[in-house]
Amino acid sequence: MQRKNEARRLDILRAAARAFRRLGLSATGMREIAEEADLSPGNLYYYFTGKDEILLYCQERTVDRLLAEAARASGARGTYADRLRTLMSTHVHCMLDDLEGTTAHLEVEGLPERMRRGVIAKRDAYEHAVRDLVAAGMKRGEFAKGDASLVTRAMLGAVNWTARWYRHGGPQSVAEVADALADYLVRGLLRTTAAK
Amino acid sequence: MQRKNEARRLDILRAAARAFRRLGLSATGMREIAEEADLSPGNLYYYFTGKDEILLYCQERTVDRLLAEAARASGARGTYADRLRTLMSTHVHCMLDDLEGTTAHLEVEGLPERMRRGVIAKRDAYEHAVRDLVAAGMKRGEFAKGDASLVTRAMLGAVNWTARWYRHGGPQSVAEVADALADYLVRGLLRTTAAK
DNA sequence: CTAATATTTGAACGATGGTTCAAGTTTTGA
DNA sequence: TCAAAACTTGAACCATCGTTCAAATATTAG
Repeated sequence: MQRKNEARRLDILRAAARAFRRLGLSATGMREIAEEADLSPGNLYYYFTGKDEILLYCQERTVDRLLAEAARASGARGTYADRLRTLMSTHVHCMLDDLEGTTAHLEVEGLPERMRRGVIAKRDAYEHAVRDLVAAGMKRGEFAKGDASLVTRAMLGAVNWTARWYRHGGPQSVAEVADALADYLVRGLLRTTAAK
Repeated sequence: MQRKNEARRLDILRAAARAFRRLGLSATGMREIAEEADLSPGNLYYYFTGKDEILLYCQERTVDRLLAEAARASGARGTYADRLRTLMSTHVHCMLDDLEGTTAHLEVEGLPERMRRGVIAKRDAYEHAVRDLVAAGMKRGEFAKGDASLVTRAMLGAVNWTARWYRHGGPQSVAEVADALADYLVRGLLRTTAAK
């Protein structure tokens, strides 16, 4: 059955994502992915053409999710501050959540040039969407004027970095981190008059 | 002569750092380091016990530099905002400067457990120093109250991330990026009253 | 039940990358 | 000047990792 095959592929991708998250990209080989997915190494090649394809699908899954969230934020109502806050918070969730969390899109170097292109294009589109929110907020006067591109990269760096230090089971939940972080990042954008 | 040997080791380390920066950690092997340093692969083992040691020294050089800067910031005069700004700006310079810039400390996973410990300890000490500045500024009322630890990680994420996107020869200089970034990051800390 | 098809395996292949080493070359010190 | 020490090399060794493949097993269709 086609359905069965498709489902199995997804299972394997999820297992691979788990392995990548647990062991790191460079330390995760076909053998580790196979073990995490409960099948033999050779069997992986029945479902995928190779490691590159597995990694590619993992990265696209993640970046597609981010892109969808960015599109939602772009079309949403409310202040730019609110929309940016929820987008950044969601970004953190996308990476850290137990079930589907992935940091795959951060390690594009693991892909051969040819496959990289698509992921990078989507990643750029996401960054572009965030920057547009920042720039629009500046133009509208909601945010202080500044280098929207640079600030966007700063924000993305901060949220992506959570993958490096956040540990599940620690004192603070993903939601707490996500909200507090988004709050700080947007606070640096707001037009303000310094307190005495 | 001992002096000569010592100098050669430093030359090799600098060459290795260049190679790491140019090719990325995973794509840089002993053969690449050897070529960049103008000697044969086997000869590297006369100066170092192996790749791990080279990487270890590279990372320690970087993190030692950061630690020294943090110590200076801790002991300096001026507002916490000013001191944090210059520290973050210097951090960016440490990573991106043409001559000695290194992103080695970002890839600790490349080291075996045993060697990792020391680097991680120093990296934590650096983070601790930054957090102390943030916390002190909060306590003094210069900064808004908040989760000093989280904010510190956000700042470090943003500055470390520059290594991923900054390209030499682009429109903006390292100094411009460093200053603008530091400015944004500290602005998010300041006690402010929202503008109407 | 049986043949065709889909799935799975375990061993082996080839390339890559860290490392070793015996043999050379250069430098040093008396 | 000459022997000992310091340095350098290139080839080969070995482990790892992505990958292939022929054979075995499970599933499906008639």
